[in-house]
Amino acid sequence: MEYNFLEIEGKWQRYWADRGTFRVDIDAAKPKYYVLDMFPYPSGAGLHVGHPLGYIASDIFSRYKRLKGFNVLHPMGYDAFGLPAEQYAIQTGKHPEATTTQNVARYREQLDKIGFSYDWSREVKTCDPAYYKWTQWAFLQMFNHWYNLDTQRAEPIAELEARFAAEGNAQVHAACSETPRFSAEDWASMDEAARSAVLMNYRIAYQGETSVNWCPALGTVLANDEVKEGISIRGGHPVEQKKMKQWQLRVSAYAERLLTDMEDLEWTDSLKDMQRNWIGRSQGAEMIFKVSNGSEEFDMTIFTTRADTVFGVTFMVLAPESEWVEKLTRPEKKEEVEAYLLAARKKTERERMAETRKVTGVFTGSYAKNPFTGEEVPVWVSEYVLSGYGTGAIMAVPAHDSRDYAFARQFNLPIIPLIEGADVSQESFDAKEGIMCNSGFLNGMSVQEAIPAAIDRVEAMGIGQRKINYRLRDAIFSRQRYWGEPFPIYFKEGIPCPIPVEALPLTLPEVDKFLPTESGEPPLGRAKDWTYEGYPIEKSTMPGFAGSSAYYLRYMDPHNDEALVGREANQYWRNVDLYIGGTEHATGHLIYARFWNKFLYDLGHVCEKEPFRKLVNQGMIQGRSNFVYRIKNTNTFVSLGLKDQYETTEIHVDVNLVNNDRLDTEAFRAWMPDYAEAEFILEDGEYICGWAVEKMSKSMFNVVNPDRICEEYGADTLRMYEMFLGPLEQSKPWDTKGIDGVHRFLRKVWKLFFREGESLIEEGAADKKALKVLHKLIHKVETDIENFSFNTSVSAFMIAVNELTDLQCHQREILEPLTILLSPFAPHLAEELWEALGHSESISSATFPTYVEAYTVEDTCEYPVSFNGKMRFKLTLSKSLTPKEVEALALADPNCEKYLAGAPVKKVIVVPAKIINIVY
RNA sequence: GCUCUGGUGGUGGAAUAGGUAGACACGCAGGACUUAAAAUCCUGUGGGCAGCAAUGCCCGUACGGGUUCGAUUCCCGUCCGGAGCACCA
Repeated sequence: MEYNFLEIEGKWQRYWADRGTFRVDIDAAKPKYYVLDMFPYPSGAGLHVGHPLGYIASDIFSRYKRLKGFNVLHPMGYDAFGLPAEQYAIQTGKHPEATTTQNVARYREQLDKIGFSYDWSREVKTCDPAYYKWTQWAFLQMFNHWYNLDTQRAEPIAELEARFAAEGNAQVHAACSETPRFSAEDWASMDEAARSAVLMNYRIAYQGETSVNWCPALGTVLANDEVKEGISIRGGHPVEQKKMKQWQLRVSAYAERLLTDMEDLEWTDSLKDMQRNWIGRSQGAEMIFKVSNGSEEFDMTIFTTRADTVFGVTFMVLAPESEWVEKLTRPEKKEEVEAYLLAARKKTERERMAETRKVTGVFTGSYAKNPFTGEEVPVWVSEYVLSGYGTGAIMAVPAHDSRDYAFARQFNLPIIPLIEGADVSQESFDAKEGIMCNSGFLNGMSVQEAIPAAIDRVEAMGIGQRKINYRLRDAIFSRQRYWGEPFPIYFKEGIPCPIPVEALPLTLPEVDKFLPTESGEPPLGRAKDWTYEGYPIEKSTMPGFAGSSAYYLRYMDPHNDEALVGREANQYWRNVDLYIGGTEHATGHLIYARFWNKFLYDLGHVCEKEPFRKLVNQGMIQGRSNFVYRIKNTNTFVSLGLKDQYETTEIHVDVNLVNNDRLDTEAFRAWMPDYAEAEFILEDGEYICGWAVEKMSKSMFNVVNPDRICEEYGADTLRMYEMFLGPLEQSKPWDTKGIDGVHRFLRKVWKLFFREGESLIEEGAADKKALKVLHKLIHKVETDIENFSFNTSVSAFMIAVNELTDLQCHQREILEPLTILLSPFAPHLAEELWEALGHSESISSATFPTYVEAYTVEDTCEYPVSFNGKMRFKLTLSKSLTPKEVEALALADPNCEKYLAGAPVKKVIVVPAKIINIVY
């Protein structure tokens, strides 16, 4: 009987499913451990061999933790709302739900083949009404709360209303959109619509006019993290800026907490860095400049981090979208300015980026007064100032800011250096170092002293104060699409009102087509009777990140109909101990989920401040593409080594037609009709293909399907090989040819247990050498798993099994712990061997073996001896010797005499148990 | 431009509180078994030089310096790759 992996794997997968081996429940007697994978979007293409990498790692860790006595929550589900299913629906008319259901089934089938230890009874799908009920519920909570800066938490909007009625809004410190001041009397005199408009400025989920990323091809707005280089991430369509009224989440209110709470998380520095970067905290000051357009004078506020450079302000710049532009444009400049604004508006985000280096701008004709010097400086308008950051207006200090410098050079504006010795003839001096000059009362101070001193003066003069700005913007939360969660909001005489929680879920209606309506409304505009109590319901849907922001909470208590997560379940499972997924979510999902969690924490619905304690980012598995070389204008293909003799075109060839870079020429001819008559120029009788590492994708014909690997080699081989490929965090190419080594290893394990169908398992005491091999392995595997160094673990297994094979070791005393060690990696094989060892329970209820150091310590140790740092010979001596004794024995060794050859010895260095270095 | 990463054989990668670089695996070469192939097993495999040989010597962890008896590992500089942010005042 050979190692029949197909039979074994089928058998144990059925066993696990039938017995519900991996179902977990709250068990107060055991410590909990929550291992989570980032759930997949079930795409039509199915899984390729790169997708399960993280899942395998998390599964190994889950199984390991179970063996260590933890009650492990390890669930899986699907991020099932999203654009691809909808785009497909537009093309084919097939309902996204049907497509999604089909894809989910396919994913499940593929996942099951790999033998994961998920508790499938906890599966969630974000498009399931029973699930998105809680997404809608969370939205309503955000709608009904505001962020109080005094208490630094979300509080009920009803309390805010009471405060408005009692005292107006002057004393309310909230994270809010700009709202004019009003008194209690003003509030009393407002009608319902006016009050609603005011409250909207305070809600955490609010509707507001803002500049958004509009994607005409997709017909929807997108969040910042869904756009990259002016192109939509899904679909790759151009994106432009447009002012629109949209639902938004006030994520910016949580900026500081998102930043500080990150400190205690076990995330990689680079990921924390990305989040810090995205949040973009910057400390500075707001400062008022008096500006005049000749007829009227205004107070204009700007933000700066370099208050120390006020003496070098030689002009001011407004963002084209700034409301100040209109106020400050002089009649004689009107035409010029408007032409500039029009040109700026017409540009897409992408064009703006392409022109980053081009300096453009226009003078408004107005002047601002420097509050420190009283000097008048011109006010310009330029694209390089962003409307969304700070106040959309800046003071320009060309000597010490490279962007201002470029602008000043372009338009011949003066440049005044403020730091001693700074040469600004060629470029600006941006560094925050040096001694101030030309700066009145700041002269002689270092920059570090001058910044606070300048702000102190600004505050004393009553023209500004310290201010912290964040780059993090509020998340745009509505999408003009069909396949997403409907908003539980209806409009009563135009006033947005929440649909009561009892009426949730508000299920997605049927539509005849998945396209916008003729009048340009989102697809939900097509739904018949899309109303609540006769009033129209919001027609946008929620974005992809809505459903993925709290799914880890739902897994704790997936069938609870009363709450997103019940108190008991939440108190027990608390938060995710280990989260595995890709870095691509660093600035999207991982920010939103943290925000969502913090909001629910403020409301007392969850007991932990942070959702994900430890985070591991698995690398991408890239494809390894193969190429053939066609001689130009022929149907003849030349082998890699000879291609330079011809003029050739490189063509991707399906990696499944290639074995070890040798092309199966017959299969190639059969592959596509174009190649049926192909001729080949071979070398050594073979066609050698070129290769390159690229993204795994259909168009490059380098996709390897895990199903195929499972059929040919088995899931256990796949699991171990994926781990063996290299460090988990690192990106690396998939190359099927290396898989044999791992497969051979598993067969060797099999051979320790069976020969020709007969069990080899022996009772009785094992050899000392075998015990040493085993205990070294226990130690190595344990530390490796704890450090997520799975690749070196696999190597350690290989070495150990080779040694045990050489020792002809078949004792239960060795084989039993070995099987347990192996079970997280190759669970099917381990179960089979465990059964052969006479156990009737699943190996997942076994206990991880304990490492006994005594079995592995050596009583001797090697002392390499070096002369002047050069290693010459080794001594094997007792471990218990003192450095002095080792030194004496080393000098007495005949080799030493030989090498020293009478040279005078200056000193002998003994590094404990390692090297003796003799200097002469 | 800024931030973060990384650079080791033909390939994937081992080894860093500084201590025999290249574990393990793939590939390749040779051998055993076989009528043959597959499978399996064994041996060799960084480069160079010397030797019939066992073996010995030299060079090697992107490049150039530094610290050290000793550097793939620590420090400084340069080059190249990958990721993220990108006019954030």
